[in-house]
Amino acid sequence: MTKKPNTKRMLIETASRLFRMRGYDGVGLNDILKESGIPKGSLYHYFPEGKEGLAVEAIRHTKEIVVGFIEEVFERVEDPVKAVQEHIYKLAEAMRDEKEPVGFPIGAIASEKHSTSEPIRKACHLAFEEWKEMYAGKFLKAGYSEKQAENFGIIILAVIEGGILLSLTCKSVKPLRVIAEQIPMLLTEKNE
Amino acid sequence: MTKKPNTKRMLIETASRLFRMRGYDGVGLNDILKESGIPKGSLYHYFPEGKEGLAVEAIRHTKEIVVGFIEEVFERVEDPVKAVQEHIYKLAEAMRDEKEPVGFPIGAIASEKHSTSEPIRKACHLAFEEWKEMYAGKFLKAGYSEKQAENFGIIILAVIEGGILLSLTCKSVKPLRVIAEQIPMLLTEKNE
DNA sequence: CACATATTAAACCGACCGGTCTAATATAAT
DNA sequence: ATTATATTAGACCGGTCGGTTTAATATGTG
Repeated sequence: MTKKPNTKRMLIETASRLFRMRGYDGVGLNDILKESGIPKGSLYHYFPEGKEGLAVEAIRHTKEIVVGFIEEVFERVEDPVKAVQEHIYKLAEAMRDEKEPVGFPIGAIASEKHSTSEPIRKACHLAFEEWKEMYAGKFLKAGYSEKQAENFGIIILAVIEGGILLSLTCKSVKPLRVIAEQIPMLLTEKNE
Repeated sequence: MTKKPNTKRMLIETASRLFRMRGYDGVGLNDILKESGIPKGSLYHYFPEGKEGLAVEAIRHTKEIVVGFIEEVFERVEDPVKAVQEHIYKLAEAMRDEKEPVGFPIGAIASEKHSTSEPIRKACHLAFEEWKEMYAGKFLKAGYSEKQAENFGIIILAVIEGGILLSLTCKSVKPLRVIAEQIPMLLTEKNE
């Protein structure tokens, strides 16, 4: 009971990959089906709510991938500023290599569907919240005030999402690299 | 010769508004036509390249709107940090009021189409470049080094684009407001 | 006026969309 | 073996998509 639905997993993984590359409307059900070699009947067996339901689970899956990506660095690097910086450098690297597609992980879907599908909007919101809390938590644990940690979480998330968008649009990871490079300057409370 | 094509303008303005609200695939030609009351024949008369050509001009139009939005503040506020801060506050206000739709001005289209339409990708890239140069120019004129001004331009643009995306996704302008509030801290070169 | 051109009008097209349906088939429990 | 159930298979549906076509109609110019 607990082990088999390989088909469902494959569907979610394929959808996750395609959605973060081409957004929601940019990916047809048939694209997902063809790429995964799964028949349409199976899709509607596992996802009676169709494309929207699949998308919601794909978003959750993408969220988890990113969570793991953040965790790996945060466990390795103690200083929160350095950890965030390394995280962004690693992101830039991943986008350059393209060994596996990064895309605009949640952003593409969020920007398309936030106003037309509540389930999808909520799923994206949840992902953003979780990532933000991870960033904030890192600063909190390092002794920053709750307020400051929360603010940093928002700023880091925003600058990363914006940086990915810029990098995709100009077909260069330079924006992300500049952002990573400037992180220590950005995340320093000034003392006048 | 120079005055009449009201129809073309109307098409561009309507497309600009709809695209920044719902992205590219989220808006059908028929939506634009119905909303502007213009027949399909006219669209293909003015835009023989169809939807893609119209989108490119709509992006240019959106770009110009934002340019004016930035200029207004930058002419009024001399200090670059304060000017950027006020710019973001104004943006948050505009999104809250919704007296006229803001959406995710270029981001929605860019994130959807960057990988599938070169003309659109280039148009978005151009818009981002121009905005970035405006930000950088403000700091350059205030005496910042060329390098620092350029870096600030990228960061400001990224944090704004990211902030808009977050605000749309959580249906609250709080992220943008936090970002605005933190701008002076972000854009201060630290002295250890 | 005649004539060329710019613009409007909408019926129409094939392609593809997400979604449904029914039947066949594999799998598991009894 | 006999059920019951989970899964596969893909033909099929109505609707909408962007785009094309052809004819009518303004509009401007000599």
